Amino acid sequence: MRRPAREAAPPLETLAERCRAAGLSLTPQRLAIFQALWGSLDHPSPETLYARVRPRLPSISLATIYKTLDTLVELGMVAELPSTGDAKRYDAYMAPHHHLVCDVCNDIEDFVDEKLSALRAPKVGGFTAQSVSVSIHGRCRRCSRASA
Amino acid sequence: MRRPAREAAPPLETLAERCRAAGLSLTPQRLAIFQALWGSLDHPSPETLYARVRPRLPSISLATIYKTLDTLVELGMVAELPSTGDAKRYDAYMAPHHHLVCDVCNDIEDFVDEKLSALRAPKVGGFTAQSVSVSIHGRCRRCSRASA
DNA sequence: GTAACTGCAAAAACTTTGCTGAGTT
DNA sequence: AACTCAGCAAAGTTTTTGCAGTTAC
Repeated sequence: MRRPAREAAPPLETLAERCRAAGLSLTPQRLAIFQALWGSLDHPSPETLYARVRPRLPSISLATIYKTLDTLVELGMVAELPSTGDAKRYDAYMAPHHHLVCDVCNDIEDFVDEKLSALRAPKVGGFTAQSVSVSIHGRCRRCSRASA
Repeated sequence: MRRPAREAAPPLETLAERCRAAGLSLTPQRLAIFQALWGSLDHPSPETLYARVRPRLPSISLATIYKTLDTLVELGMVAELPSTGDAKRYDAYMAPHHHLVCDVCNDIEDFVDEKLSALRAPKVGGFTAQSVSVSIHGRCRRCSRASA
């Protein structure tokens, strides 16, 4: 099951709490970037996020996007995804879930599956496992159609 | 089970065949880079690979490392791994397997597990699944020890 | 009012490209 | 001899950093 768009309001109270706890201000930029990321289903790069936030905050700079993403990662509100292309990719959806990765256009979609979520990390000597993440590679709907 | 170091000789005949089939020369650089990657268990970045190949080919350039990695990926001899961090990461081990990712030092180790390899992609509307890859995140032996 | 933050510009890090002489077949 | 290739240097991207004025609390 794909994650439904905006299944819930973004956890803004959590963001506010964590900022406060860390002695950080809750600036309009942080708010806007977090909300834009929460509202995106495609796990945007910093550049893409910049484009999406600009209409709301026209004077924002790309450097702020980068710094803010680092901050949000440190606050545990956002995750950097492993990816192959040229730019970093981010996800604001922190509940356990997996990913559908399109090998053609590099799009990444969230994906929830109970069986996969039930996977436990096998024991491996020396390595301390914390989480298991599954990526399903293939072609997204659009690229499947395009190549047919 | 971790992949044993150098469990087999690097598939050099395959490399030679594929080069020939594609009309490419089997140059000393391509050979050295492929062998260095095969012999590495840590999925090095281009820069790291550069350092490892230099003793053997002191005049090689970083640009050649990049170009050759692209070529090897096109030949299907090497894969670019999804990763966080600043540089690309490569793997010469093409048999199906999974990865142990250290969230502290970003090291990536190969990992073979029959149960995980038996995983089949669940059906998802529109998405054409091709393969399933599992990453186990946590702390590698060294970083586990360091933080204890 | 104080500490933290943004935006700018410059720099650093990473990767790609164009060219020329050298190597492969 | 024809074609491909490596190495160099320059350019292109992506990301980080330092600083001065501004904003959040």
